[in-house]
Amino acid sequence: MMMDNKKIEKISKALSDVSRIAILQQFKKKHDGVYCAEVNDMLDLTQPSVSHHLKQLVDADLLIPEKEGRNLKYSLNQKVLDDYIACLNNLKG
Amino acid sequence: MMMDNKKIEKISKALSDVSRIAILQQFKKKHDGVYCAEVNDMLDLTQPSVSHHLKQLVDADLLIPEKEGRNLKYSLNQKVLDDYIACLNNLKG
DNA sequence: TGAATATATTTATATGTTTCGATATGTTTT
DNA sequence: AAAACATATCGAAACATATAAATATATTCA
Repeated sequence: MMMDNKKIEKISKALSDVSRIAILQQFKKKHDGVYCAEVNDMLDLTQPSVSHHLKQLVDADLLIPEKEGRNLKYSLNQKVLDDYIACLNNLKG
Repeated sequence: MMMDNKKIEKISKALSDVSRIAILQQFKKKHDGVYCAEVNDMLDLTQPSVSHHLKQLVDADLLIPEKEGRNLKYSLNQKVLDDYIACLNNLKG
């Protein structure tokens, strides 16, 4: 599913922040989704900052948001991550 | 060769620009290295801008520079790219 | 309906990035 | 040594991003 360079740029930008990388790493363990509040607890940032970071990840399609009542649950978009990885692999000869 | 998050951030940042992505894509064809001048010809940017982009890629260890007389030849650092890809794969469950 | 909770948006500020023109450094050729 | 060439650095303008404080929106619960 060859992405164009603008899309690769956008995903790379989403990945180019230690807070956002840390957010994504949370999904390794919690396999059935991570709640917004969990991310808040985990990072030493104000709530608006966390909201901003989550937005970047959602805008890059790396996270899929899902409303559950008044909470918001995110899950990792494996497909987009795989496509991105495929593009990187494709750089090699 | 697990990289730390700061390193992942740095590589991601290097990848988060369409010009730099285009530079890297040149290596798919020219397998034995790309000259600085070739990159200059390829991009519609001034020489200082191109130099800046190449520096970002070298600083992130994605490109390895090699002097050849008054020319500079770059080659792709496959190992670093592989390690980066491995980190991304590791995000998945 | 009103209070409490969860998340997003707005506004302001600080910091970082991209780009270019000018200039500097280093290398080869004559 | 001087000219020509290749690449890097500097300085500044334009633009983008990160963060926080304050505020807004939405949802649940009493």
